[in-house]
Amino acid sequence: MEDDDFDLGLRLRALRQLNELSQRELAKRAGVSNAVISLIEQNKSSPSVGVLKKVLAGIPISVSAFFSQDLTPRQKVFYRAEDLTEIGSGNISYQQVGRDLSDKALQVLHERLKPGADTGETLLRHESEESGIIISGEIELTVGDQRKILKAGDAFYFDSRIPHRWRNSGEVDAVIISACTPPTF
Amino acid sequence: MEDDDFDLGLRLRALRQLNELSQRELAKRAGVSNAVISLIEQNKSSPSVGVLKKVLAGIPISVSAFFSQDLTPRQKVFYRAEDLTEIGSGNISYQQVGRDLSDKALQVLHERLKPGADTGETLLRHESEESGIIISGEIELTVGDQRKILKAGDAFYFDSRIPHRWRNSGEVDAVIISACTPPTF
DNA sequence: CTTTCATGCTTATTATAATTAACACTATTA
DNA sequence: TAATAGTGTTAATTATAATAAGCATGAAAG
Repeated sequence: MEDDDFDLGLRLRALRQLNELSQRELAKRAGVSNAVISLIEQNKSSPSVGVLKKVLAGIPISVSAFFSQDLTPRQKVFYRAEDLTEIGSGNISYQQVGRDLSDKALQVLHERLKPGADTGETLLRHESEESGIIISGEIELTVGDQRKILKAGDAFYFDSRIPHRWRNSGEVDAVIISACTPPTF
Repeated sequence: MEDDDFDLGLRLRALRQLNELSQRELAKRAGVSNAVISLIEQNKSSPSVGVLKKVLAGIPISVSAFFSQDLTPRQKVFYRAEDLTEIGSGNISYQQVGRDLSDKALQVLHERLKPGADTGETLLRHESEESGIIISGEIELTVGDQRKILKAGDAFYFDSRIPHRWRNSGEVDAVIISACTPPTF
């Protein structure tokens, strides 16, 4: 969380290249001159937060996310799974990773909702947390007294004990990848 | 974006007063002139991040904490695409849902690997499980003595204590949504 | 080979932020 | 009644960042 070793120029450059943008392309999106990007990346100038905001909006990334150098040490590992198991019905498809989750600590789902599809009010009483990312389409998610429409790339994280529901508020199929833990059924 | 309504001046003033510092006292500690504090708090000037760093060091608070609007007593549920925390570098992008996972039981990531991107051999000794789904592109996974190429729609589930690695074996970017539990390191 | 385009970098000028030194206000104190 | 020390604000100057234009390199095309 400390910023002493925070190299702003390096971080901006990494983010820009990660998003496959040239200095000029980013500058154009951000509405600044290309020299600004060059100078900032070389740490030859310290941008005002106003300008930094504009630049980051062109990537896009928020200022707070930019400074969150959360180097959460991440486990870099993957393994092959079984075919996805269809556990849904009607106009909502739930494709689950893995067949028998009884001894597992994680449930990952590939969900597809047809337009208008609704989960209905759900009250879960087990201790678990749920998170996911919208792949395509549009989802209206209600958690407790909070409600928001999420689109492709947006995400969510909540405690499953809070009453929640979601529905496809768009005109096309909505696709979500979600995860929850533990998969106690 | 969460920063659209971010009032930098207001936030600085609130933090300064919370710490019972006068503009002059804070300026002295920060090594800047007192007028700077006044102008920033009135949003009459947009400080460079260099100056902002110095000012915040006088409170003291880190830049990342300053921009993290975690004042919200309310649990954060919705994350916009640009608010996902980028924790990657180089040719692998990891966008994490949520910033501080220290009290959470789930880590969900939106990953993007450039062609040829490779994690290298990793040996992890944590008791955790990981799962995910390939959204697009092609991934070659190696786990123990098994190896397989996964394409869009394929998925995986494994015990992360097994040595493993993965790389983008295709010609285009590969996108994965993955989850692992717990994020306690 | 030359031409064209895109890339990142550099320089001179312009715009903006930071400093210095004042101002106005309040509360305390002689 | 000043006189003093604290506060936040402001104006003029200086320092710095942002712009516009051009330079240099490298890749692809003619």
